[in-house]
Amino acid sequence: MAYKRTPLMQERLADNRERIVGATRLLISRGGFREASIAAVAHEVGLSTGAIYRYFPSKAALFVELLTAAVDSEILVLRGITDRPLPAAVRLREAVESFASRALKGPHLAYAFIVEPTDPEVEAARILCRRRFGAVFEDLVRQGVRRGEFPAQAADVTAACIVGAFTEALVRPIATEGPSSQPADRKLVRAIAEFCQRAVGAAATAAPRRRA
Amino acid sequence: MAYKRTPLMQERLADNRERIVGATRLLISRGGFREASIAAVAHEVGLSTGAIYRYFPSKAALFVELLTAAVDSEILVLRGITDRPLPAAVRLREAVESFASRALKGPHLAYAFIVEPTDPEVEAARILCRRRFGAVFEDLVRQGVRRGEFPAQAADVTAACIVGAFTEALVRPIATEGPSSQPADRKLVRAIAEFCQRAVGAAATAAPRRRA
Amino acid sequence: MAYKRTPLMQERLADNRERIVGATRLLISRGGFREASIAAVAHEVGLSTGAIYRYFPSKAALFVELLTAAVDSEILVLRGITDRPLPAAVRLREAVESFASRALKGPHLAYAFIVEPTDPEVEAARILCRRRFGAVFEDLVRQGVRRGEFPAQAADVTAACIVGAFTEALVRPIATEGPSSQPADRKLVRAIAEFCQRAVGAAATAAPRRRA
Amino acid sequence: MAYKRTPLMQERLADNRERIVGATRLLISRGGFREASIAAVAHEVGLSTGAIYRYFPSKAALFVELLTAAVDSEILVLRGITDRPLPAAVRLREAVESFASRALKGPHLAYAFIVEPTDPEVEAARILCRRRFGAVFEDLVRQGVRRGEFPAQAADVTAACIVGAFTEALVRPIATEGPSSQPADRKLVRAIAEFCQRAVGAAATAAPRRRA
DNA sequence: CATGAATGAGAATTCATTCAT
DNA sequence: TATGAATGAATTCTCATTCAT
Repeated sequence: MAYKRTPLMQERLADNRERIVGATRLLISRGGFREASIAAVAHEVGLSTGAIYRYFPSKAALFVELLTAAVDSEILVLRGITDRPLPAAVRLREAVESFASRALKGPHLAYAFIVEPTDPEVEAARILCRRRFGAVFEDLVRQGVRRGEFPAQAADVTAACIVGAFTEALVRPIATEGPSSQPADRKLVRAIAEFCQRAVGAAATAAPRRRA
Repeated sequence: MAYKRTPLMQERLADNRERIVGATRLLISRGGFREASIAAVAHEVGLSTGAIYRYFPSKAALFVELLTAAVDSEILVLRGITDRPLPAAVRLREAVESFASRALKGPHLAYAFIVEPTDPEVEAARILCRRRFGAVFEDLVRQGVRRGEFPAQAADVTAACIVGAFTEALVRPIATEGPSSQPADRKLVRAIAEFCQRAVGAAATAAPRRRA
Repeated sequence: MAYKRTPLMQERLADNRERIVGATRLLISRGGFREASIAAVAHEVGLSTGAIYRYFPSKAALFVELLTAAVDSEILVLRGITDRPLPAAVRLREAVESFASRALKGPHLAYAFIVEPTDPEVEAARILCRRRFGAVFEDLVRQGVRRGEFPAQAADVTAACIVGAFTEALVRPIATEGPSSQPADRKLVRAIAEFCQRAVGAAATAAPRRRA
Repeated sequence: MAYKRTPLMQERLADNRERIVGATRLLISRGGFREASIAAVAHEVGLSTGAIYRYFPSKAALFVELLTAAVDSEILVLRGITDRPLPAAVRLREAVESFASRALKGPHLAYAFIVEPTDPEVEAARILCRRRFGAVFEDLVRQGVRRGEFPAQAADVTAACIVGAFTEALVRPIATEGPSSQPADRKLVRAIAEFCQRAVGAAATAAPRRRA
């Protein structure tokens, strides 16, 4: 009853927090939001439903955190790609490919990001996340235009379209049954990347067939 | 024999059916699938919940009909545009512009097409709808490629990306409050269309009419 | 609007009344009470639901009438058998066989007579009907006892047991699928009759193997 | 680890499960299946409707369990009687008397065994239960016949008739208001048993103990 | 008289959230 | 802190009954 919080416990708590988020991510990637009830999450982490509420004030808060965390790490990776001193077209292609191939591995999860959640609170977070994704590409497009690599265009719209484009293209295979074959996935990723390159108007630069 | 259906009654019934679909559409466009409970729909049309079931065997059936009807009429319009004897690039731009400007008027509905509904039955219908949309653009892209207007590309992926692109771009403004200004909308539509034209690789051909 | 009731119309009305009861009987015999919704009955007779209420004040009343009518005619037949100047044992056997073979033709209907109806009002009627059935056999048993054909016994209990016995035995085949074969049915009827004969203690009289 | 299930809690849970079944039994015995809505059951045990679903996955499952449990314990008792090394006629009488006197205490429950439930799932269970009851008596009759105690007969039909006979006889008094008097009940039970004995043709053997 | 659209009171079931232990 | 039983509001769907035409 009179516990002192030892570092070990702190860690365990943090662990639980992450494990909860992880379990939620797993469940969503398996069966969408529908499958991620608090009971299911609790069962997955091996805690009680009540315990979940020790770490998150509500289901919505849990979802928001999951969303935010996923997007945070994703954006980190994307920025790592788009900040390098390379032609914008190359960076664009690589960013898209990078995002797409990761997304293909946890299909329903990527799905859930565009999907209408049950809760207005989560909805707000979702929109924010999309904005942040868009921002990465918007920056990139703006750079490309400034440098004359891409033609003049509404960078914000282009960015939104890019995000939408690859999400749609990625979501499609989810509906289709049959486990994704490796080569098919790679083909898809490449096609999406090429689409995006053309879409920003980076016509000439886009052709390096066999990039490492 | 005497009290059979008068034309007036027929009309009222048909009216109700349409009013139910209309109310559902309205509710979805306001708050997504979540807000379109049977009770809410019934209240919106001024009927009892039971009455809804005189017109639709289930909530899922209502949603499916709504989705299908919307896509049916949309596709009719799109085909009307894409079947004309014009350059593929032109038809693409016009198709996208046409779709986009209509979608901007019923924002959340377009939204619903990407959304994960609670009901598997509706989910199936939604996927079908997206496929049908994709098919229109896939045909168009294939034609353009065949005629040498567009470069070689994975037409199915391109089509999916196009659908995703403009949906995403259209959905974005929904989150932003403030009623859409006419000119802003027009600008957005144009930007999306240009994005799509570039995306299929129709670079040179894309500058007709009164381009900025 | 100013109709005079012609004899023809009277007849038509009476017709409808009977057709409604008939349709209800049909539906119940097909699928039990569950299948006999007012809507189903109306559809079966080719009337509107509202019209049913012109002939019966409620669903319960309709069911009660159906029950009563069925039992009325059944009892008439039974009395025709049990009132003849024959040994009680013979009359018993013939009464049971007569009832049983008719019941086997409309299985679910016989079923419904013992079955718990949804409505207390119908329930009351059902109990009354069973009493009336019982009374027929009670009389018969009492006679047999008085004449020394049967041993002394609680005639009311015996009668109830007889009714229960053959109902149970008749209901059993309903559950089992497969359409009833003629010979199997005949065998069943005979076995039930013999059971009842033995049950009243009419041991010696009961053995005329091949009766017409 | 600290707050695991204490024996007390275990007991309370088990209690609840049983209390739910008990409440359901009570409600059914009062007013039949009709009165045993989940809401009524919940109210009776002093729980919320939702809580019921912690113990039973569905209303049908609850009913099935109730039915099965009742029949299980009943059959155990019956087998205990019919397996003893006594003349079949004696065992029959005692089995019937045993069953009947218990049934008279929970009248409507016996009732429920013949009743048509609303739910197909429960219906299936009910039929199974009747079969199992029948089997007990069928065995007994077969034995009696084999040993020459009873005349040749269709043992399955006899068994069904016996089950039906005493159910009907037991159900009858339910309708009649007025609490059952002890002596009246005893008389009824005896009469039913005698009926069954005669019915199997055990005429001579049936007069042991303290017969009137 | 007939029609059948509409009513509206339930019924079963789900699940995020709370709280006594 | 952890537990998980309990809550209770919300949701979909059914159907006997009514009533304007």
